[in-house]
This record gives sequence, structure tokens and C-alpha cells, in this order.
Amino acid sequence: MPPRRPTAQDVAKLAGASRSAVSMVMNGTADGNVAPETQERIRRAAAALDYTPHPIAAGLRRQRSEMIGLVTDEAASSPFAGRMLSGASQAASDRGYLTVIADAGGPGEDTSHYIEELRRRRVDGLILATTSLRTLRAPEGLRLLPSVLANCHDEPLSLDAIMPDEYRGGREATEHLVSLGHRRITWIGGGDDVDARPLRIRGFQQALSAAGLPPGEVVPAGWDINDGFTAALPLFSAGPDRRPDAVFCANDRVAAGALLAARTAGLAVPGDVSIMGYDDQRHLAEATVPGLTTMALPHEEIGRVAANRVVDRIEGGGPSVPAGAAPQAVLLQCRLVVRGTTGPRLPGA
Amino acid sequence: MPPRRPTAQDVAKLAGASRSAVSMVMNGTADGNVAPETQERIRRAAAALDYTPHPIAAGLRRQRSEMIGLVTDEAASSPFAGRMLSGASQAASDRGYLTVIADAGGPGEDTSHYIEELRRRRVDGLILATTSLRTLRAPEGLRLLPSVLANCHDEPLSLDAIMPDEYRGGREATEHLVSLGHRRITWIGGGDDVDARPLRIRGFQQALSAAGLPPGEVVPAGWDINDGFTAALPLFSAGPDRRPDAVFCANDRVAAGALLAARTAGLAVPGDVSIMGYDDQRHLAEATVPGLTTMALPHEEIGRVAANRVVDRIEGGGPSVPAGAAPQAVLLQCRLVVRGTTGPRLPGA
DNA sequence: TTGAAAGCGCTAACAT
DNA sequence: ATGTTAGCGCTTTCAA
Repeated sequence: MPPRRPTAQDVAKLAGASRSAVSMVMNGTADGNVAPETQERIRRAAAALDYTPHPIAAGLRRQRSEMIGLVTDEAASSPFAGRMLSGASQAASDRGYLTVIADAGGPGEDTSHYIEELRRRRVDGLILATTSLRTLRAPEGLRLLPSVLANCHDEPLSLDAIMPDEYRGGREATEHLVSLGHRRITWIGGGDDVDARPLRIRGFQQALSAAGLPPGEVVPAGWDINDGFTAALPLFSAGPDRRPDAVFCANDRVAAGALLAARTAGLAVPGDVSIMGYDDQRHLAEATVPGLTTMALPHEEIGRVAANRVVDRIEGGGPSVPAGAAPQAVLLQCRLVVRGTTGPRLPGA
Repeated sequence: MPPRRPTAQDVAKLAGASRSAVSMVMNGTADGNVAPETQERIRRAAAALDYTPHPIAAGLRRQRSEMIGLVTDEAASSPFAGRMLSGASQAASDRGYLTVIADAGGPGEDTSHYIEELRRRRVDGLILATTSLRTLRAPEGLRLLPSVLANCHDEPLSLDAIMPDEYRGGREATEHLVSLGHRRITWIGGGDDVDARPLRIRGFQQALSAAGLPPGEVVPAGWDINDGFTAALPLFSAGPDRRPDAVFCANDRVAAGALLAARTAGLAVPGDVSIMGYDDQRHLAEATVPGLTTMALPHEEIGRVAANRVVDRIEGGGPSVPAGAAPQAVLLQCRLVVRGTTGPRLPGA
């Protein structure tokens, strides 16, 4: 049974001061209101009793819970959700907020029920985070308290949205390949179901064009290892003068399949062909032979930035978007992670 | 700005009843204390005002927060953490509890700081969850309120621990291979750094022995794709009469490497050799060609069971372990997921 | 500079 | 069967 915890009253008694003095000392509002030596006695008494203020009582008084809610669509099935959660909870904790979570359990699931539940619990702010980048209609409940969208946005933009800069990621990944001397670069994979794909492809074509190269070929396929394998095998089986120098894969799983296809076709990676992934999926990208070069999605940072922004809003005191200020989409940079699947083409190849 | 929410007082006034009657109606303790028609009026008034009780105020009065804390060691870098979080938060929510999270950020990190922080915030109970199965020294703070360990345990057992039954998983996976007619089965992978490995291997040997087969060969290696590849290649390159019928891999990444090695060695899977994984790592096991047969770790269920047990303890009112009752280790079954990498050996092979 | 007092919104014991 | 009252532990205003 939890032993009874000391209250501010106990501390006041031990220090020979008043309850309010204790409160001020604990909240840092004592200077100029409480004599320094009284402050010191209070601090000592608090330490002696191992006193910490009761946040629920304080919250009741202040009408704040010092909690932010994090609603996810499918934390369970994503290898990325953990990074966002951990980034957000870290940042929230650094600013004195607790993070409470609610997971809808699936990508299509309605999150508004969870949002209402968290509102009922009086969270001070909300983050709605999706596992893969998407456009959605923001549930009305979000508008009733400070909130931001993470890895998703609504159209037209009515709430702050924190997202990866997929366009720039696509561009910089391609620039990496071009800088290695590759000229014939083919895009592989990805269906039309994910918002990120067209952005990455636009960046891809943009980089090629900026380098004075013709548009790259785009081979559609799914998002899984076998899709990458199936799509890449015929490309790699073509003659040396007809096959690509490099492939830019829609994600790391597709890249893993392409890697497998290269091996099957008897091509050396990166000697004969370079392979670029996307996502930096943990326990996959670093676990292939050789490790995948890839663009890392900044999930942890997305969580961090989203939490900080919500807290800013809470402490700024306004609703999600301050009256007069337009909601903002914040694009965070993806990070190039160079491992073993990209390199210059070998002369002999 | 959040519009001012109605209070029990407002509802009482509108319904022409007393505050306490409202309280009882909202808490389901009204029957026998409040006249049925008054109850009905109160319910209607509450609905009209869109009233929901203020959980912080209730918590202050009841000395309960209706929150459980979930402390993880490295949610960010594990593909499995999400499943535990989502199982736990789902179960907690079903029982009226909010889940608050704190992530230590790394496998070696000290969690006691986070446990103290959550205790300070007056969570009613705690779950300490690790990303991979391990033995640890339970931080003292856990003993001060209802708590359980998830995916880990202490030695000697002083707290309830919810874990996968790795021994049985190893046994049943092996039984699957044996039932397909395989006789020469080799274990591949896994270092001594993970508690799960010896258990899985014990199950493996136990199943072989129960089938009247000699002990299986154990080839140590790491836990990643390249480790599996490196370890499997020489095995698969041996002559048909010297190579294994099947390999049981320490985890799915090792199995993915073994699959690649089989392809490199020119072996058909499962025609020439069957490959068994472990973990059911999302976006890997189902994404290889063919999909990996594997034992799924019951992470979601671990989260669910852990949360339910904590809530049981909270509502039972005792400390982590009721006086007199021994702490309990609960082993949850792993689930065999048959995909494409296991099957009978083809006659011609 | 200090301390007393009034709640925050709710629940539970008590009086009617 | 109903309403009244006394806090839960804290913050903050106001009077001394």
C-alpha cells in the first residue's frame, strides 16, 4: 500500500512557515514574497520529508492537467510509431508534461472517439499522429484545444502539421546517386495509396533534370520485398548497356527485394548497380548484406517538434491556431544514411 | 480557448436535484439512493449540457488518478514496442484507465528516474516493459505501488512478470518442422546476449528428442540478416546428403539471411530446405519471397495481460503482490504462423 | 513580508 | 429517499 505522502501542510509545519509560502517556494514564485531564510527552511523541510507537490491537486486548482494526448492510428503495426512516441514523450517530459496515449488500432479507424476520451480526461493539448504520411479530415474535437497533426495534414490546412520533407528527400537521395556518377537511374515501387510516393518521385525527377539528365523511368510495384524483387529482376537481367546504373526504391523493403534480385541476376552491389532505399526501417536497412543506403524519415524529430509545438500553444494560451495566424505546415528534413548499397560503378562493369 | 465546461452543480440546478445525486447517477451508485425519476431528469440534464464529470477533481477526492504508467527501455528502436503499447493502452482504456508513457531511450538506460517521475504524478500502477526479453533488478519504486513486469522478470521473482513462453515456442516450431518430415534440423544464430535464445534452443532439442531424433546441431551467429546469410551459406553449400533438411533460425532477420543464402546456393525453399524464423517481425516476415514461416511473439497480448493485471491489483487495493501470495510469472503462448518457407521436402531433391 | 481564506469540482459520510 | 457538509491538496488573492 502506498505510504501516505506528506502534504504542503506537513512541510509548512516542519519549517514553521505557512502553506502558501511552501507553495510559492515549490513553484519558484517565492522571491520577493518569502524571506530567503524561510525559503531555505522550507526547502530543507521538503527534502527531509521527501515532499513533492500533488500534481492532481495543483491541476484542479490551475485548471490544467499538464498532460498531452497522443492519438495514433495504428501504433501496433508500424515499425516507425515507436520513434514518434518516444520523441514526443521525451520532449513533453522535458517541458513538464506527461504523455498519454490512445491507439485506434488500425489505419482506417476513426480516431475521434479517442480524441473525445482524452478531452474528457482534460488533457491540455493533443497530437494526432499517423503511421504513414496521409491527408485526412481533422476531427472536430481537435479544434477545441491546442493540437497539431504529426505525419499527416488536412486539406485545406486548418491545423499545424509536422511532416517529413519527402520532396526534398527524394531530391537529395537522387543527388547522392548522381554525385556517384550514375546517369541511368530507375525508380522502383510504391502504389498510389501513399501520399509520400508522388513527392519522392517529384524530387527524383527534379534532381535528374537539375543535373541535365532526361527524366528517369518509373516502374510501379507494391511496397514489399517481393514487389521489389519482382520489379527489379527483369531490369537487372537486361544487358549491361540497357540496365540501370542505379535504382531508387520506394522504400527499404522494396530495396531489400531489389538487392535480392541483383544477387539473383549475378550483379554486384554496388559494383554493377547501386541501390537506394527510403525510410531507414530499423532492423531491416542496417541488417541486409550489404547495409542499405537510405533516406531516414525523421520520425523521432516529428514527435519532438509536435510535442514542443503543442506545449507552446498551451502555454501561449490560445486554441490550436492563434486567431489571425495561419496554420503552418512544418517540413522536417530526411537524413541520408550511406551504407553499402551505393557507390561508384566499377570501371570493369 | 476551451469553452467553460458545465459542472455537476450546473446539472443539479437544471435537473432540480442535488449535487450529490448527480454524482451518484454519474457513478452508477444511485440505485436505492435516488428516486428513479430524479435519476432520469439528471441524466437528461447531463446530456443536454454535454456534461462529463471532471476526472481530475474526482481523482483528487478519491485519491486515484485512474492512470497507469508504462515505462519502456527503448520504444524508439524496436519494431515490437508498438504492439505492447497498443495492447496495454487498449486494455487499460477498456477498464477506464489512461496510459501514460515514459521511454528511457535505450536498452541499458536506467528506468528508475522515469518510475519516480510517474509516481510523482500519482499514477495508480506501473508496467515496466522491455523490448527484448531480459532479467533485471526491479527498481525499488515499483514495489511502492501495484506493478508488473512485461517481457522481463527479476531474479528471484519479486514481482509479477508477463513473458512469452519461449521454451514452448521453440518446441512447437520444431514440432512443425518434424511433422513435415524433416529429420536433420540445424539451429542458426543468436548470441548469448539475449535471454530468449537458450530457452528456444532447449525447446528445439526437447522436441527433437521427443521425436526420437538425435540432438540438433547449433550454429552460433548474430541476430541480423547478414549473420544468417554468413552462417547458412556453408551449410547449404554442402552436398545433398550432408546438408540440413531444415534450419530453425534464432529470429526472422537471421531467417531472411538464410533465405538469401539458400537462393545463392541454388537451393529451392522449401523444396530443398525449409526455413523457420522467430518473432513475426512486421514488415519483414510477411515481406520476404516467399513469406517466412515463424513463431509470433505475443507482444500485444503481453501488453494486454500486463495492463489487466495491474488494474486488478489496483482495484484489489493491495501492493504489487498481495501479502502472502507469491509473485507469479505468466508465460503466454507464441503462435505458429505458417507462410511459405516451410514445407515437405520434395522427392526429387 | 507573511498568513488566512476562498475556492478548483468532486465524492462520501452524515443529517434530515 | 434526499439534501447538506466536509474535505481531497493545492494556488492565489487579499488582509494584516
